[in-house]
Amino acid sequence: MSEERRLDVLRAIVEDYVRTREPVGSRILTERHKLGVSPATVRNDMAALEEAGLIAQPHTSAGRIPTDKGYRLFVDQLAEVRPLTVPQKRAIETFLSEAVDLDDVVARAGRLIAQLTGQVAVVQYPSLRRSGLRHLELVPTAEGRLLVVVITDTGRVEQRFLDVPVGMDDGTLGELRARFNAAAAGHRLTEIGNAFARVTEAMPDEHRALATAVAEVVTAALAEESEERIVLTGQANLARSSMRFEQGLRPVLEALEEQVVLLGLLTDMTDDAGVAVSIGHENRLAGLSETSVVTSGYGSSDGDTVAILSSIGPTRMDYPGTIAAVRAVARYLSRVLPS
Amino acid sequence: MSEERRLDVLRAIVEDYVRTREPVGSRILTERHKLGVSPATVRNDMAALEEAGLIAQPHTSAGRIPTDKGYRLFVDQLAEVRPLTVPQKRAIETFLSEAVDLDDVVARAGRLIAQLTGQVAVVQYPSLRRSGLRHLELVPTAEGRLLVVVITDTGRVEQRFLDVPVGMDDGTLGELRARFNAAAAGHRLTEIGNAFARVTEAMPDEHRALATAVAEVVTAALAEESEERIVLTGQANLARSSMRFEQGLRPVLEALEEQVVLLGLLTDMTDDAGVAVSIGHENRLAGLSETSVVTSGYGSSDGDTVAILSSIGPTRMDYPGTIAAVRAVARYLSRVLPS
DNA sequence: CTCCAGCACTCTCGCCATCCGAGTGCCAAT
DNA sequence: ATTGGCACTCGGATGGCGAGAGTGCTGGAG
Repeated sequence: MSEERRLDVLRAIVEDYVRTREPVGSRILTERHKLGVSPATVRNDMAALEEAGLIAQPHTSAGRIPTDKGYRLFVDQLAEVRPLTVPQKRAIETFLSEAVDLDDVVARAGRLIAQLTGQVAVVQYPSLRRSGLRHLELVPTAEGRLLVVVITDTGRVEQRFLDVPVGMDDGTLGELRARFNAAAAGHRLTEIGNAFARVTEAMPDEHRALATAVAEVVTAALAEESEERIVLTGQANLARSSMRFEQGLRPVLEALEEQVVLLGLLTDMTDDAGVAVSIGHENRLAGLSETSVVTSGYGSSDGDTVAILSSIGPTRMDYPGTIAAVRAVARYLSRVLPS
Repeated sequence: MSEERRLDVLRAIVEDYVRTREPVGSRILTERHKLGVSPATVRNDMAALEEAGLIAQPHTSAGRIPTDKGYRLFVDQLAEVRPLTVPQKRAIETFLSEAVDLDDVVARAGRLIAQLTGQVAVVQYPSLRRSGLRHLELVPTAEGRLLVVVITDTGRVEQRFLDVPVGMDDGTLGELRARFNAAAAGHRLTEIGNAFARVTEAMPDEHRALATAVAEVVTAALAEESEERIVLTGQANLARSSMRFEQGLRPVLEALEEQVVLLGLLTDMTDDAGVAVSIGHENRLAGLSETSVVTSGYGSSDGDTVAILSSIGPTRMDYPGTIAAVRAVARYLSRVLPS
């Protein structure tokens, strides 16, 4: 009973099941893959694989399907990387480079992933924490309200309302804006706390309270992980016939709507080195127990990860294809992203 | 055969069908609603209603269900307004007023609608065209790329990348920014074209090309209806058992993903006077032929409509409740919105 | 020791026939 | 105009049956 052939059998089962979406039996297996052995032998291997918890049968007298553990082994050891075709790569590149602004870049990346993988794409906006500050803008709106706008060097814009004492005059505001900008220009967002402190100290007494409030709002806003935005694309793919979930779409859609939790999940599973895969029950979110998540960080050309993008589909997914797509888009995205 | 009772019957059918999601027959009808007549009489009325195309039977020997036309009549003439309870209103108000920025306001409005109606909420960001310009910002990013940021007085921010000749020096950029801002300050976005023209003319020759490019990008960006963003909330509601669509979720999800087309539909159906309803096949989008859309404009306190929000659900929906919810949220939203 | 052919056994799924009940339409009576 | 009665229709549920797919096991061959 060769160990190697047993893994061949597992690979064959995964590939066939992914393709046909039907439990695969020993006969079909020997017919479609040249394993060089008879169905009976395959059955023995299957028994061993089932014993090891890598495959299971939905009911007696049905073929086998891979378990989460089986998929895990497949992804880690058995899957062969299948790089995209050259036309595909070129399509990605041009499609991304046609974007007119950051929103558009993110939207296009999502559409690419959704289309290439036929699944749901999740794209996180470039994270504030890791970007630099480009400009700070203070805009009075209604009486007693101030709009604080932060522009980062990845082109992202963040806004906050702030209640201020009535009677603010435009001159003070202009001065405040000028000083803050001078202090913060070019610094990482995480470092501007000190710079701002110096500014507030230098302000005349009557305006110091306001200055402090602004500084606080800015740093607080930037510290708030929860404000990091994500975009979902291709949810319609969930309704395709190829995606029948045992429990129905409900839990999946609900999980996708909990954007904060979802983002947490993605952040946790992403390591800096390339693409990460989380399979079925490995996902903390109960609603995603029938799905697998493939994520990758992306960032500026220097390799820093500033955000995450991922593809979510049924555990029975085309792992090599999905991984290739996610990696490719992440790579080109990093290249296109402003500095 | 009194005309009035016939409408009572229609109303009863709609209400019962909405509640039970099952075709309703003559017997049940007389039991649950005190119509004061016998099932046989009701049957006669039903025959007439069916003749008029207001109700239909899925198959012989089943009860009747309203047609799109039947719902239309119900909405236009039969539905009684059912205002929200005071606690509900208060909840809306406080929940909206807790928002920290424009993104948050829009997100919260969506969540409110989704929760109150149990359906999908669509909220459009305040439209650029109808707002005023607050600030224009020019930010150099990568070599040869310029980020143009527009801030409106509704707190919305729009961004565009622009390719510029290399070798732009910061001084020129600063001057350009200052002049444009001076020219545009306080104007409606639709009027800044002229103001910008004067600025470009006044620029020294060597920078005029750049100035023109910027002006063009800004006006072009603002003219682009397609860039108007919408936010979807509560898609998980689509998977609830109460939402069985004949054709499945697929077409609905697909329609919701065509955000540009969807927004066009919403814009067309919204008139300035309050809540509008579009039922089933009345929707231009084929994917929404099994759904009804309830929309309302919202805007600043002075009554101008600057954007749209709506709720989308099955044609068999609780029209009075949905209408009340949409109207209430639109109203409070207008009140909370900056200036 | 590995592999394999054969065989008995077990389930699921699809099919068909049947039955039941809800609901209708029509008619004659009030 | 309304109503009670009645024959009729049809969809959906139920249950039995057979076919097919797949398994596990056993005993024999290389």
